[in-house]
Amino acid sequence: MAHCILRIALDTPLNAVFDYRWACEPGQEPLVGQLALVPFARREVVGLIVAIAQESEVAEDKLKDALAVRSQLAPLSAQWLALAGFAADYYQRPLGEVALPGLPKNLRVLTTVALDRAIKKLGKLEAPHDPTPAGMPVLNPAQQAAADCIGSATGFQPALLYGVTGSGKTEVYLQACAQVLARDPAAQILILVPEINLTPQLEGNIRARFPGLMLATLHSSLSEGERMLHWLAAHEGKARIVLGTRLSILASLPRLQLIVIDEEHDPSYKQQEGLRYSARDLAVWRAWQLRIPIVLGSATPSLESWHHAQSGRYRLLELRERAVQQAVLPTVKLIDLERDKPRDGLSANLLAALRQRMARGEQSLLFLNRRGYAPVICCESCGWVSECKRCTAHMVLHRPEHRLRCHHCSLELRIPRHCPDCGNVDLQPVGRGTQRIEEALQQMFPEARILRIDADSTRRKGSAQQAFDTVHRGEVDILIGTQMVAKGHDFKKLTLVGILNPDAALFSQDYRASERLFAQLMQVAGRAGRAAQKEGGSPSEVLIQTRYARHPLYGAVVAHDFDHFASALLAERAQADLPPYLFQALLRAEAAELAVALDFLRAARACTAHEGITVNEPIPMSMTRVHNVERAQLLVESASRPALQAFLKEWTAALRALKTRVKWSLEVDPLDI
DNA sequence: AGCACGCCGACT
DNA sequence: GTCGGCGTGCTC
Repeated sequence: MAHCILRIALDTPLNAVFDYRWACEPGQEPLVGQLALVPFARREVVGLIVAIAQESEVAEDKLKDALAVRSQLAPLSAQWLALAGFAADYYQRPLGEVALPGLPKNLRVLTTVALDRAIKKLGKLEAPHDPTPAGMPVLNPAQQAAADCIGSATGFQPALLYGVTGSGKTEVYLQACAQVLARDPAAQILILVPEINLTPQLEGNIRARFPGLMLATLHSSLSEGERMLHWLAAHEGKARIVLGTRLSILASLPRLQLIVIDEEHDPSYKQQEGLRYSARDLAVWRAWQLRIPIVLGSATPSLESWHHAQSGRYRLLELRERAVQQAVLPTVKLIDLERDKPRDGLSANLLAALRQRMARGEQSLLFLNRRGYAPVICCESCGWVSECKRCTAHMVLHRPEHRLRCHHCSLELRIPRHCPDCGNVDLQPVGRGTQRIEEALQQMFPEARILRIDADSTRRKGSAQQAFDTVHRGEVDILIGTQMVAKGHDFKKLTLVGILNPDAALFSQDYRASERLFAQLMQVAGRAGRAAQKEGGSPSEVLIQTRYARHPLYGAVVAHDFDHFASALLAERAQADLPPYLFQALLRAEAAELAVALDFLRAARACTAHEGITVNEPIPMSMTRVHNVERAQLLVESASRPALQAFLKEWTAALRALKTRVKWSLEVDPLDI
């Protein structure tokens, strides 16, 4: 029988595609974009057909036969392959490592039973195709203008939708979707959100608005069966709206006509392990490739996007007022800790405000981005501190659990009774975490119903949701929380937000820290209820405890003035030659010995030179050791993205040729340096 | 990255 | 005597 050659990308770090023989008559060849099961070394894996050929360069005796082609699945489109190809090139990874992990696991196993089952199930499902929206509320003029601008855009047209919390961004997205769907009844829309659990309302809103369309969600807490089904629904064009987290940027959407990225500044759009891609950046590329509109929404846009909006590359759409009722922005006030000396971390002003809320039967939220009881314990007589023996970090005191815990390697110890160095029994907790604040508050307000929500209090599955429900039912007076409470939830009875210890970020080495802090403060402030004000109550209040009350960042938060703050930051970035005026990549190395990692980076630095590229000195990472692994890094910079890209391509090839035993990885556009 | 082969230490 | 530690070699 005649045969052809299948050129197949596999999920392996080897930077190559692999040729396989496949018996078939001419004209009956499989299609590019189909999946195939092939033998690879001593195992069998599923790969992606990227080309069909008649001949192979590979020696005849090395060629193996492909075992099966997954012909029941329609091939991935050329556009999807181009997207994966772009991501692979841009992030300097083999195509297979980008394309395959984005597919449902059930597509990549030896058997096809799960795939067949999903196809059958979906085939029986009558997909509704009525794009008529239900219950469209009337928009204010700014919202309407924004929705029209997005909805009527043709071709590649990125828009930055800039609007404070409560300004009605969601409604703009939904009405823009309606317009796109009205124009093309078969259109698909991709809506990206940072974390789906935090926006359960959005899913409900979309379903309610488009009752005649299938919505598919794609996120990490789906079961494999659900993921397969939802992915397939998108791939077949049956799911018309796909709502998902960053991984869904690689979903197959043959009729994609609009991309929405909500909270575009959110760091969780950046994958932080493996292939470190930015879903937001890939989304913009995908929109460009397909010549479709994309909208990036935020109350505190990333400086990258803000910069594009200022330069005219993105269209700036502004929502200046809160659209919800007659609601006003919360009043933000600073509490100067130099004047109002805190007791147990809580200033008199904040305590008074808490008391007032208690008296009125309203809820308060205290935000402290530090879990545990105290970040470290120390010996008062010899200066010993609780350090992790595996990491360059302190062991955090978790008092209720009677443990010292490393938050980086999860090493746990019992709390020592006395100092391991000098025997002194007076070991003092230093600093404050959520547990300690909870304890202090319980003593000061014995009658208050206090609830702490952090990663420790919500370990059990479903307990976070339970905790949030308790708050929503009004069974909590004071809520203490970390990051976890900062996003998504709109607490109706909450009228006070206290922010306990934000100063550290002001003086961080990380130049992005202030950008993130601003976004976080605005986001937490947005948790304060909008309902209480309707009844003529006083507006919600945000109190920020700080030792640097005159810092311009806080001034901007008080004034709700992102524009000027962002412009000032951009000016600083331009002056200091930092992103978005400069493009970066980071080479990281890990080894048992720090010197080995640094030696590798020095060798990497020596192995090539390029004009217009700055390759900095290797340095140990700020947290040098994690779980007994020493880490170092090397920063590469260029004023030109194409120049950097060209350099990286050559450089990674040279690094692979070094055949080092050091574990290394390259990150393009790193967020944390 | 897997995965198997291969060659040296502490256990029933 | 074996179970298993991880070095290293290979992947069309």
